[in-house]
Amino acid sequence: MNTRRAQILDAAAVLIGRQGYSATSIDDVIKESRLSGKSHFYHYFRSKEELGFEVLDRQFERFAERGLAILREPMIDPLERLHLFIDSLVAAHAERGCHGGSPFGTLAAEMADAHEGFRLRIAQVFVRWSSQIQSLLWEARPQLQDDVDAVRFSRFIIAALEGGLMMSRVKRDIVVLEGIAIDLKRFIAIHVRESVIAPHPTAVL
Amino acid sequence: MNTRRAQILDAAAVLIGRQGYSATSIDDVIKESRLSGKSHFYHYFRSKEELGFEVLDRQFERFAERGLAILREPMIDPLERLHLFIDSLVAAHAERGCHGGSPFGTLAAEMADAHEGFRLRIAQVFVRWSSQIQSLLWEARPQLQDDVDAVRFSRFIIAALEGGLMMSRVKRDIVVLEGIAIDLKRFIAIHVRESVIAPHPTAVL
DNA sequence: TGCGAATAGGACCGATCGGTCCTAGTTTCT
DNA sequence: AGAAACTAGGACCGATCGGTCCTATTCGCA
Repeated sequence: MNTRRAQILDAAAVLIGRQGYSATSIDDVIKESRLSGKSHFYHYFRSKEELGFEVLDRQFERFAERGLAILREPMIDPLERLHLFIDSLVAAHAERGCHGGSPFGTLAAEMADAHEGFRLRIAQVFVRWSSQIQSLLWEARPQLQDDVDAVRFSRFIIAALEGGLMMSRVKRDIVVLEGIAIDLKRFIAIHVRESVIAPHPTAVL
Repeated sequence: MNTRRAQILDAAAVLIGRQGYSATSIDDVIKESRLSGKSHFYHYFRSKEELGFEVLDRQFERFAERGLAILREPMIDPLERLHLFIDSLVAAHAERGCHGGSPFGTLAAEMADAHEGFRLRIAQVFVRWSSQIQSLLWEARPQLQDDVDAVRFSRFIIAALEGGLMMSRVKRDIVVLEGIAIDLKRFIAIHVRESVIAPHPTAVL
């Protein structure tokens, strides 16, 4: 909506993603947003907490639009979409030079035990992310074995990716995350019905 | 070695695990360690950074002694040991009431992009953890398929566990981590040779 | 007995933090 | 034209941070 507000949120998102929430001061945000002073900032936000919450909301919105959107692509085979989604996360992390990791995982580690408001919001993020994968799995159920637990399965995918992002960040080596992606695809493959031919790239239409 | 030093390190480990490194002040550590004042603290440590490094070292030593030790148990089948190790992590997290997550993952998320010294030390932690699993896989190689990539495989196990700890912490629900453990064991199982009978609990001797 | 380490406790430092308050000029919309 | 919102910029507040310095007392050990 408001241009200035969005500008502040974007700058704060970058800083929080890079330094964490606590380590990012209001003055940092003001400097990065090229605001005139504190009163200018507090004209748009009531507190640092409010800023943090809105940054988190915005981060997930962006992720839902740009990242999770792949999972909903109607013209691509569901399991192929899942592979593409994983690849897109790897590519994004490589583009960032293995810096920053997942904004949700990073914030979770920092705030989960310190701030209940953030904890609940981050939990919601994972619920929504998980349910997106569950929808995809439901769509792909003809190809999948009957005993697939969609809730557990989707959580496992997210956990492996989040853990992979963290380790790849610590090692500053994209190969780590690429390896996670390979094994994750293997894991997905074992849940595919043997009678069904393994999905091929663009095997639709 | 020194009792007082160890006392400080233990107190700091608890606080850092609960609040993070930056959010834990020297005064917090002093209070928790029942020291008399700052000069008392600085009698044992040159700086907060030195304290942080030693806490991390100590955390890994403890983890190696109490956690990773399971991976080296000579009387138990290797793959069975891996299952026991996973179960022990789940049990430990449940005992903590899903608080704190992994001390390494938490510290990694906080410090990886902010403090190179911590980043390198945490990277070393994962290298050592990973190589412990690799040794186990090497030991279990008669039971495993030939194409198993031990490095990638061990990283995947750690990533899934770290991600699972984080998600379980955010949700405050041990079921999340238990689900990860189930799927992780499945993942391990698919790398076992078909000709070999699936390892049974205490199937040795 | 004596010496150094350990304990005790407080004053103090510069820097930074989130946040408030105040004044004043400039847009923007009705 | 006038009100309301936006921009600008600075002073200031109490609290907290990591860290230094100083003075005493107590303890373990050679």
